[in-house]
Amino acid sequence: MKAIDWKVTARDGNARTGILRTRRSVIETPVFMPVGTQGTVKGVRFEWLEDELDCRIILGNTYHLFLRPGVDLIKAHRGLHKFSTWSRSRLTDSGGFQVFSLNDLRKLTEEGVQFKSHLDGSAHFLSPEISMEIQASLGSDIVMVFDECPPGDVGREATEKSLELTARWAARSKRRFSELQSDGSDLGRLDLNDGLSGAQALFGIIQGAGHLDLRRRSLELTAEIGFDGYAIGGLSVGEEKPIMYGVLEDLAPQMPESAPRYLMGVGTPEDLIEAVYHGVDMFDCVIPTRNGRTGSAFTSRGKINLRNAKHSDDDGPIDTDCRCSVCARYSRGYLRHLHQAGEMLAATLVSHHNLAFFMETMRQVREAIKEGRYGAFRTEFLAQLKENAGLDV
RNA sequence: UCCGCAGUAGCUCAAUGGCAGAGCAUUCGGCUGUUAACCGAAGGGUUGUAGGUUCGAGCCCUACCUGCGGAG
Repeated sequence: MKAIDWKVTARDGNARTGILRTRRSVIETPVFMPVGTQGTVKGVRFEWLEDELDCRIILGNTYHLFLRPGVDLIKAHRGLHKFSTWSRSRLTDSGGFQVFSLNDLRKLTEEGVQFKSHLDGSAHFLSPEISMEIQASLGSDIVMVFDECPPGDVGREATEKSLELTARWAARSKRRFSELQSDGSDLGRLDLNDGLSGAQALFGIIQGAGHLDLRRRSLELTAEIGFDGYAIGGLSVGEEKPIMYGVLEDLAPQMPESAPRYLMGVGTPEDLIEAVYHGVDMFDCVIPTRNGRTGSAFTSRGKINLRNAKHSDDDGPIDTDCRCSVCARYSRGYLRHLHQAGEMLAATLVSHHNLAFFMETMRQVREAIKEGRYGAFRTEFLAQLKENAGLDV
């Protein structure tokens, strides 16, 4: 029996819609998954994610939760779902990306990564096996393999070595993952009778930076091992946009047709539109929440900076086309005041709006694909942003 | 009225007699599998006023102005 089920429901060129069933929720793809690193989507209540935003899946992070509050505490609370009360799907990142962003705090070997905590400098070790064990304790519904994510500019040779290491780690991840599924370690396990196993799902990660042939090699190695879904890692790590779009155009259509394709850590609204066009189904990104906290808001006419003084006497909403509860009630002027005053509500409200914008954009994306007009939708969406670039929106 | 202390960027304060600075605020920019309610940049000065000493004064001297404290 499978841990997840994913079926294509419509196609338009390389773009597709689908229904992803995990043991905890039904998710329409393409989907944007809000990032909830430390067991919370920063500044946003689960009630709002569930009710108004109709969000079916969020992220969590192995690295952060491992360091704080720690696996023992989460075990004592019988897993992250019970601990946090988020009962819909959760995907956990393996910690690979975080550890590698620590730079001088880490040391890499074949076995794994020795690193120092950014919180207190304490020494820790993370390996494919340990990452799988932690993610089992967290009880997440989709587990990511432990990968190496090098910076985009390391050069071909280093990229090749890295993707091969990632492939070996992927095999080790899967081996340990399989053991954990049958020994009771998975604290999120459910007994289901809807055709799903109730176990965790495991996604592999394709690396290879901007080199198309290395990307294909990484895909080959990863697909050979076999996973429930396939992720594209190592993009939006400082490379130029055309490089990312080039990789997506070439790689996404090559990826297994019958499994969800997940572009990790991306991105801006236009990135999502482009990636869907090439056949990507899942996304996550900190942009809506981080930018929300730092005062910038997304609108159908482009990004605005609520910190700008010109908004101070504006009694209109962030986006006149937006139907979210923030736009229904609060003005740009008031939101700017809250932000300037350092009020935490500013972060909460703008994060909420930004997530609403991303979720609504993806809803429109799905609708356009189903109606066979995604090409036109994409053209119009990007033209709208280009037209308004640099203008007051 | 006398004595003392203080007066430097919008605010709070630095600066051996030797290039007048910081933090906050303001304005603007950035943010892509969150080390991020964060990071960066810019604007902003007749150093209370008027004289004096000195090669050179925010700093030393004199007077005045303003504020605070004390005495009467």
